[in-house]
Amino acid sequence: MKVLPEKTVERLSEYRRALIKCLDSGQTHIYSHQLAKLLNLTAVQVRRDLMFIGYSSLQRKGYDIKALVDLIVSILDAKEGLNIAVVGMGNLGTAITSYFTGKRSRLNIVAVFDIDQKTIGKAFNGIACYNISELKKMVQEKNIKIAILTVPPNVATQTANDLKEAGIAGILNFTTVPLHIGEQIYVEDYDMVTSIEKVAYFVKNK
Amino acid sequence: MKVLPEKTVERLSEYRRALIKCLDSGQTHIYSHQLAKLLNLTAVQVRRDLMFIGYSSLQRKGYDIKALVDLIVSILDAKEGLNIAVVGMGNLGTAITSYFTGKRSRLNIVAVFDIDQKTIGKAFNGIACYNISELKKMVQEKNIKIAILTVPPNVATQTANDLKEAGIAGILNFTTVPLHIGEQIYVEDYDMVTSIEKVAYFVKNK
DNA sequence: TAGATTGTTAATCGATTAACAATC
DNA sequence: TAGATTGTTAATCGATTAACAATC
Repeated sequence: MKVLPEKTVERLSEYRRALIKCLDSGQTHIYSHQLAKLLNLTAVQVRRDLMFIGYSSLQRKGYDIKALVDLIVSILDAKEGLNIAVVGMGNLGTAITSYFTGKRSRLNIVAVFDIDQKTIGKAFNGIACYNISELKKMVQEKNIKIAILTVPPNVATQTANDLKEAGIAGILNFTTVPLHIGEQIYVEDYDMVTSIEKVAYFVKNK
Repeated sequence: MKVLPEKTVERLSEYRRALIKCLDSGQTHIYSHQLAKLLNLTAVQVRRDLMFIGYSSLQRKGYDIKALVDLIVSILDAKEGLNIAVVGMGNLGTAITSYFTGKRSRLNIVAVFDIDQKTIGKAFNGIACYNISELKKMVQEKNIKIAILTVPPNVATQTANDLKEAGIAGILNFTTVPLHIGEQIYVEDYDMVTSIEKVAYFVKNK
């Protein structure tokens, strides 16, 4: 299949969660306008996304939720699962780690890293914290593909380079520092400060 | 001035931070291509954004950083500052609160809220934690305009309604629950799960 | 059937990029 | 001047929405 548009990928992730909820409550089929309403979207948008992933309902009785979830799983998830590291165990890193663990999913946090001797060796939700100097070793040993970067800004660039060096394939960057590490690594940035400033601006001007 | 495009607003927030860093290091002027490089953008993009906000350099000697920062401040910030509440003091709420406080800025977290009796009354970075039942009272008393929503999913909808009821103008929603609260309130969603699933997909397919 | 739903094409909207004249 | 930089228009790209024929 062709690579999907970014926005469609984002919505697939949201569809999946909403659909699983429906399944849990015993629902078996869902109309495009119902799914749309759950996520504040339009029905056309839903149908267009499903077109992209080649799913169709055959009858006009709504989509088979189970089948649709399975299709989304096959698109989003790697068959063998994907191993993740959290790098930087300050407040945010700790919050993210506890947020993700326990969720049954094919995305697994398998190691966390810090530089502080007081933090190294501790367990976070049962996951051992290693010294950042062991990054390369652990990435290879545990087959880690993605890093969640939650270090302080002053070491962000250096740590990103270490991650590149270690052979990571993707980074979710929560630092406010733009990373310049080339095309081979997929980087998704999230900047809390920008987010809140955006809300502030549109509250003022809309 | 007309309302700016979303993406331009986001970048203005990033420009500001990058430019302040430049100022701190003694730089007074900056070319569009230099600023672009700092943020992994193109020079045209920078110039187009500045066109939107009506800034021009007069000479071809780069932009006056100080003047540009002042202009961005006047666009993004409310003159009197903006008061913010964090609602839900779990790991994420705590992390966000400590992340924001201490930063000198016109965005101030002035209250935090929880439902847990063990948490209520505690101080987070010097900010008192109130019972969610006092939301409306405190929002009025402290003139709170924006809420950062970090409650567990099962109470997200109810809490969002409480926030609406309390007269909040904007919400930064960190729960995975889509909010249906109408047009009057500006809602910005951030979904960590979607973000990481997106990275996973593009690592696999790009 | 009539009404609701779907899949898809065409049109529109928003954002980025290419192109280039004007300026220092 | 010649080269670098800027501001802006036109073209392109990506995403959403409108329109509608086909289906149950």
